[in-house]
Amino acid sequence: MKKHKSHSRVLMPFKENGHSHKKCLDSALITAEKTCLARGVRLTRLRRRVLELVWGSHEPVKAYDILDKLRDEHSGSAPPTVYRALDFLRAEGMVHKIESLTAYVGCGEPEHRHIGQFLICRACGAVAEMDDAEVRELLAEKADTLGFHIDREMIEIKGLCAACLTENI
Amino acid sequence: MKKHKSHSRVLMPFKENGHSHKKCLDSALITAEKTCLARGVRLTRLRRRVLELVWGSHEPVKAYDILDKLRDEHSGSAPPTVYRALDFLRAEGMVHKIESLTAYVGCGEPEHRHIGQFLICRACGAVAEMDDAEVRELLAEKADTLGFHIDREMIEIKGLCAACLTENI
DNA sequence: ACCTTAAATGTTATATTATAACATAACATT
DNA sequence: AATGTTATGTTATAATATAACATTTAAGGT
Repeated sequence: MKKHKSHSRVLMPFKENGHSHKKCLDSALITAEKTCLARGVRLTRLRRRVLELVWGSHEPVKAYDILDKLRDEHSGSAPPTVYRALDFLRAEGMVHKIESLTAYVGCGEPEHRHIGQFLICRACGAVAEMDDAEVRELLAEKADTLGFHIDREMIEIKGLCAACLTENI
Repeated sequence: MKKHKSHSRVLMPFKENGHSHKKCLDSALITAEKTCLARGVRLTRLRRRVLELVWGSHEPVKAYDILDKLRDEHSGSAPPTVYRALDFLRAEGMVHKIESLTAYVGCGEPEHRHIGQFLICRACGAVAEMDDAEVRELLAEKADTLGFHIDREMIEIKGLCAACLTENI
């Protein structure tokens, strides 16, 4: 079995000028639907709606902000409504939790399960996701020298994105 | 100015057989006292006590567990008592917050400020801290290709430590 | 179509984590 | 001792998350 060279991939880039978020959102929803269908799991209306709300922007969204919107639409919504949907979406890799912000962000590539590396702009709040094999390999190597076996990594990097760097001179 | 080769350093290793935690704790407290003195900041009795409680083990400690112990000793303790002490200790680099566990752990090397990479054993709960320049450099490089400027990284890795790997065969 | 079962959602209550806001006490300097 | 600053006390509440049980909805077999 040939192992292809591992690339640095950007799953969800920072939005550029002219970013059509409507298209971005639509495509995320379509991918989610296809992926759920293929996996035989159910993207119910509620789950779809929560995913839509998470994808409302490229900024991480708080669970209770989602809840507020759900309540506007359906008075029976309560914290478990949101957390169950988020649990499902996270389990299916469609949403990631940004631990350092206790907030949730859509995943740009849910088809194959992974946990990426997040770049969080402290100025505009946007989050980009990388899935870099070199980083993963280096960490595995380092952990290995301590005899540690990695199951799961969480990498959240804060700083300034290119656009905000330019603006703030 | 000569730039020395960057090494992978383990600030706080996983405890080995025969680990004397008393010595470990004492040395952490002495280092903290020295460091605070040198910096002209005050390691008050309360702050020292909170640091001691955080250093009670190599497992991350929850804020409200610290609070419970403080209340045993002094009825006037309340959430702000703990969080203020933790804020101070974190600002001085003596304690790190493990975001993915919302828990706090002592830093093995508070003299110079840094944020390390944490290895968290899912079996025994212990946390080790690395401060690996290669990892930092690689991430900086990757971020740079996206035009992103890093301020601060959070790296939390979950898995099995050497001891638990052996035990669980 | 009907029944059964499993999965999803509704509902109420509560646990856990963290901060706001203002009062008082301790400490350091003059 | 008077003063300003830093630390702590105190009360209240905000923000995040889960437990436990009831009801509804969907899926698969007959």
